[in-house]
Amino acid sequence: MYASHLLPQAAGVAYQLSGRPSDAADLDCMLASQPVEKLAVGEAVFWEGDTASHLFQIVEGCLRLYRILADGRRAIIGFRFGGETLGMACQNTYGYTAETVTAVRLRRIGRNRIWAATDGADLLQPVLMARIFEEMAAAQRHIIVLGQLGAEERVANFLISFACRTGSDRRRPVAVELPMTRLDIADYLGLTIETVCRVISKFKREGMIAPDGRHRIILKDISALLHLAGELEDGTSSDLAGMTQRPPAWAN
Amino acid sequence: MYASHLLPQAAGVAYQLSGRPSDAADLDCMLASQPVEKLAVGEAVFWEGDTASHLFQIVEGCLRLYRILADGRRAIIGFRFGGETLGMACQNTYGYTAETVTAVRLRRIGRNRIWAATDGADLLQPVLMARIFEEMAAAQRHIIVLGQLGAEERVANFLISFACRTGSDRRRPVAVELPMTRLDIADYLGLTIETVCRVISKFKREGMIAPDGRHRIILKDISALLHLAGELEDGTSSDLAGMTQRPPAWAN
DNA sequence: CGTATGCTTGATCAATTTCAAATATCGTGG
DNA sequence: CCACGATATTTGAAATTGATCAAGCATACG
Repeated sequence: MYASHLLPQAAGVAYQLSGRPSDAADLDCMLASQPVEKLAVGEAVFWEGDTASHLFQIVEGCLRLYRILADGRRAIIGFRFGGETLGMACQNTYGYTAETVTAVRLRRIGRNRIWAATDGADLLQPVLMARIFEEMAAAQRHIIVLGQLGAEERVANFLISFACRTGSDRRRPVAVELPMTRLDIADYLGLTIETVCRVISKFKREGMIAPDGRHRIILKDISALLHLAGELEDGTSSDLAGMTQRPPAWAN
Repeated sequence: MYASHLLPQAAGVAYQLSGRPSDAADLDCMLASQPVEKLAVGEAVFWEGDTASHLFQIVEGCLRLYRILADGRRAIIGFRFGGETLGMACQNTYGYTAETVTAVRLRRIGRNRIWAATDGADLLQPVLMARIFEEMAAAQRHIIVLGQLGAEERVANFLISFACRTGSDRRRPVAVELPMTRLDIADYLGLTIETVCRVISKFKREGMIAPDGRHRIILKDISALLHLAGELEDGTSSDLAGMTQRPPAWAN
């Protein structure tokens, strides 16, 4: 469990800026030439308060981002999945600990190299900005979920938004993979584990979802979930909205 | 009450990029040459969903930033005071409505001009980044407050963090100016107005604060408030921490 | 100086947490 | 492949917190 910058910094990496930063204008490009690091379950990528030296791209797996409060409570700020980035929107130090939920493969790149590369190349900057703004928008959605919604609304939101993020192949019925534990979900939604369980059980009883093992839930009535979730997730869930059996409430 | 982009765009402004953007490397500089616009109480600077065309700097006054949910609930995302900026961390459209709490004087500048100017000048970019990252950090603190803290903890946090932000001239006892209504505070903290009142009354009863009119509260026992607020606000409140009568809990 | 609005307080109610067991699932070793 | 133990999840009942409903009170403004 003790680990900060886990894997060796991969001594001599082939990638070179070579004096012409615009060669490396694309973020994915720069990352692609970095070696893939592997982390086991429960290892930390970095700890809250560490100097924010790197930016990470998750190749595969799931991470939880959290802070521990003085009295031991754990607040999960968010989760990150394969294809997503980590460590983008922070200043000098990381504002949270990033820990693996599943085995994770990721690439890292020095933050200084990123910002250095933006000077000449205006190709990179919009990409970075877009991601930072999306993180901001996600944080604001989270604020609304935590500040205004009740337990059932929060869980419905959670299911819907994770269905949108983690692919699910556009199949029907939609299946959501939830690699994290119920306690993770509770700490993310500002509820207790018992409340999360009760809500899931209720949704199941009412035929809205069908849990399949611990880490997979089939969404059987997306329309009802969307209705419960409120009008959040407008943009993100539009593709899911098209999959509803009957038109959602806001379609009038 | 009807108003989106209120004041005339101040037709021909003297300020020119003049082909050498680095001339205008400093954000405050660029803003300083913009005309000051004035808004009355209750007017909107922009509405949620408006195209994010401008960035604003508040010269004086207070704004509330909020979203209205489908069922009419209002979630206040944050407040902005004189000296702070607005409309920085958003992509294509504003993610919230910005409405004046008091009379407000502000300056605006086209977002396209800002980003255009960053291409050549690396003086501007760090300033923008720092502000965006600070917004992000504030959002994450808000997430923790809403997700993990009880009513008293939330109000204590609110008082402490606003004492830090709105000057208070480093005088003792510290006075906090709260231009917003109790309902605003409630919608910001995810509580009801009654709960906010009760908590304030309790703090008063216990001698931790001394309300002075509706919009001013004197913090009499900052140490106790800090203790209640938990270990959040570490960085921001360090200057306040020095003003405590007795050493705070975490000073052991 | 009166009225509208915002604030405060009290009593009751509902939602969520807490405490306490059961039950299910997963990984492992036989 | 199955049994077992550890861990995660689910369920129930009681306690708590905060919301809701309902008045009173204070303040600011015309």
